[in-house]
Parts: sequence; C-alpha cells; structure tokens
Amino acid sequence: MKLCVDAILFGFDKNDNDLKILLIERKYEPYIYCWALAGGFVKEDETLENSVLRELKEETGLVETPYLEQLYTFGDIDRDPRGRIISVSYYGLIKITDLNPSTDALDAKWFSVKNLPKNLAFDHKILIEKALERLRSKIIYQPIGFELLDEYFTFTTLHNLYETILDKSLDRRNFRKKITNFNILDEIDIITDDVIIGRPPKFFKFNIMRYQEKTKKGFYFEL
Amino acid sequence: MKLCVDAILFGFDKNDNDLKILLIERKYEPYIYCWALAGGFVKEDETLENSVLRELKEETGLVETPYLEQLYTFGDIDRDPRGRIISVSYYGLIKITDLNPSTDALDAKWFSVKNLPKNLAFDHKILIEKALERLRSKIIYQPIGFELLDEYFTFTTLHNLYETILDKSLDRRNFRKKITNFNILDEIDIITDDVIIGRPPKFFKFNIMRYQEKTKKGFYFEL
DNA sequence: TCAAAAGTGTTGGGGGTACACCCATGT
DNA sequence: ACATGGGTGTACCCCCAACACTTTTGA
Repeated sequence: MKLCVDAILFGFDKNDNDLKILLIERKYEPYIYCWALAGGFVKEDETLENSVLRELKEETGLVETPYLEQLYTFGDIDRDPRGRIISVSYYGLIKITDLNPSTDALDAKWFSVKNLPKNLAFDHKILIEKALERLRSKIIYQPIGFELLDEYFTFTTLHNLYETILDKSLDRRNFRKKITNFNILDEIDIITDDVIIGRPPKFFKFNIMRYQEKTKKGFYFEL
Repeated sequence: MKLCVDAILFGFDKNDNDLKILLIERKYEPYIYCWALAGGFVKEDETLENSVLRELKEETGLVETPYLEQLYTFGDIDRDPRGRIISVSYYGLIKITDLNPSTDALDAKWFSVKNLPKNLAFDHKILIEKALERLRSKIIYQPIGFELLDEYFTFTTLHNLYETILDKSLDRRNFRKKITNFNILDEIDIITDDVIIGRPPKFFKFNIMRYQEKTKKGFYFEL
C-alpha cells in the first residue's frame, strides 16, 4: 500500500474569463501520454502538505506557495493499475501569471475546466470534479477568490471571476454593493499596462488584515 | 508508512439533550488505558469506507450501518509514536439506542462532547474537534440531524438536537415554522413508551424520498 | 385546578433582488 | 460625437426575527 498526494491547481485567466487547471503530460506507464494532476508519493519525513508543495514545485516549476487546502482522500482499490495507491488530494489557487509552463518548457499545461482533455490519467477526472464542486461552494462563504487574482484588480474582473466559477450571472450592481459593504477592499491608485477601452476602472486590493479583524468580531463573508 | 482509519461516531441522547461520541479504552501500548476513537489499519483489499465500517463493527459491536462521511486525513509526522501512520478520519451518525456498549460488555463508552476524558490517545482530540466543527456546519444545510434520532420523533426533540449541536438557542416557533415549510416531515400517529408530562406531542418522520425529490427540483434545506 | 409541555400568528424591519441611466475616456 | 466599458440609486418584496398566549393532558 502506498500513499501519494495529488494537486488540483486552479488559475483564472482574466482576459478570456476562463477558469483553468494545470495538468501534466505523463512520460511513463501507466497512462503514458495521458494528462495527469501534479502529484507523487509521500516521503517518510514530510507532512502531506509539504509533499504537495514539493511535487508542485518539482513538476510545474512553481516558485510561489499557493493557497492550498486538503480536498479528499481517494482510496478505491483499483484506482491505480500499479497496485493499491491511496491519494490525498489538495486543491490550490494561484495567480495564473505566477506560472507559465510554456516558458518553463515543462510538460505542464493550463486547461480550461470547460475543455479538459479526454485522456485523463487514473481517476483524476473525479478529483477535478470534486475540486470544482468544493471551489464553487467555498467561494460563496470565504473570500478565497482573491487568491486567483492579481494583487490589484477591478470590480469587473472580480465579478467575472465569480460568474465564471459559479457558472451563472450575478447582477453587477448588487454584486458590487454587497462586496463594497463588506468593507474588505481598499481602493488603490495605480497605473496599469492593460489596454483600457472606455472609462478607466478603479483598482482594488483585498485587505486581508481587515477581513481577519472583522471575522474575529463575528463578521461572515457570504455572497 | 502505514494507513489507518478512525471514526468519530456521534449519538444524541434525547433524554438529557446530550451529544455524545463513542470512545474505546485502549488495552495495549501506546496510550494504554487511554481513550481512543474506533479505528485501525486499512487492509490491502478493502476500501477506506469498508475499513471504517469493519473496525466499527469489530470494536463497538455495532450492527447497523451508520451514516458515514469522510472528514479529513491527518498526516503529521509524529502523530503516532509507533512511526509514520496516516489516518483517514470519518465521522458517523447513529441512533444512540442502536449501540449500548455497557450491555455488549465492550470497552467502549459514550462520552458527552462537553465532558470528554482528559486522557485521549494520539491526536484524537483534534479529530474530535474537527468532526464537531463539520457536524455543526453541515446540519445547517443538510438534513443529517435525523440520522441521530429515532425514526419517529417530536418537534421538541428535533429542536433540542439543533440547539445542542449548535450550542445556541433557536426560537421554538420560528424553528418549527421553517422546518414545517420545508415539507419534508410526515406527521405519524403512534403510541410511545416515553413518559409524557403535559400535553402529548405529535410525532413526525423524515420523508427522505420527498426530500430527494425536492432537492432534484432545486430545493435547498437551510436552517 | 394546577402543573407541565405542546402548539400556534402577527408584526416590523432589513436585506436581497430587480431594474436603467449617466460617466469617463480614447478614437 | 460616438463607442466602449465603468459607475451608481431606488423601490419593492420577501423572509427572518421577535414576541406571548392558548391548548391538551395527567395528577
């Protein structure tokens, strides 16, 4: 019996409003040339979380430490043809610009969750679905969406992020009102490289400290 | 590296409005004579869930299959003095009358969550806290509370259950109104052995079929 | 008739939803 | 001046919270 970890890493492309996950093309059997999640066997002297972080960095070239949360442990008997392998899965959120696999010349690639490859290795399709489900339910009551955005972002980007992940439209004014009332964003004056068409947007930054303070006092984020 | 499963089994005593969990007194080192969760090593040819069920039945004499849900996987390096042991934890809900350890002459015992023994084995205190947290958040948006009650129950019992688990008082009339409006309970005419003081209560039964039908049509249980 | 628990309705306020027009900028 | 996206306010309705008295039974 062996223990491995697998990571479902999410990124959000604000340009085409696309939620993506990172997959790696396998170079060995089993499932050679299929696409798999980053992951691998847990070492004797590392925690599960450290194991995921190590694998992510080794296999994807990631430098930053992503937001990471344990998802579920998959233990079906036949999930891996090599024998009994239990997988502790984690999902992670990063700013998609933190990782550009094509430049790093690794066999990793971002895939839109709406257009995943057919040849997914192992039971990774199931892990991905479970991660998506968790992400969808969690962004409603915890402000983890910001983990997917640049430090500075516009309301439109945030709005698009939520609409994309929840896969439904949200009234722009009410969304803005609700988030504004939470009082966890700071307006920031910056100049941006982005091409602006129309009225220039204001930029905001998530104030984690303030959020935590409010949370201590009984504040609940809830979309 | 070894893999084990641990079960946090909940029961609700409607007579003294007490949420309890089942613990087993250890007969061997390590943590001899300390109280531990039911659990043990996973066999090569059984799923994680089957492993939990087997251990529960072996160690507690439980016959019925409880509501069971994976909780979290604990993998800290030093959590077990015998070496690297990863634990996949599950929490379960049963009707407390389904299991009477004192009669079965096992070393298992129900403990009030408000009065747990000081000498808990391993990191089981943490597992219990995590299970409690999960239970508290889950009964709000899924009708799992019924798993802890007899098939037929009164509104007062249900109300007490929620107040006990959430550890706060809920307006009796509003609670009743809300649950009644969900239309997932059927009123049942039964005679009860319970000692009745005051006006006799009506009894109800959770209609799982109806709940599932409604859920399919977009109904959300939410307390 | 008293004690004990079960059962029931109304009102007010806050928050959510629905909805349309003006603003700032670049071309 | 026009195209493009950004920014804003109001009205209504529903749901939730707060709240107290009546009913049924056994002793």
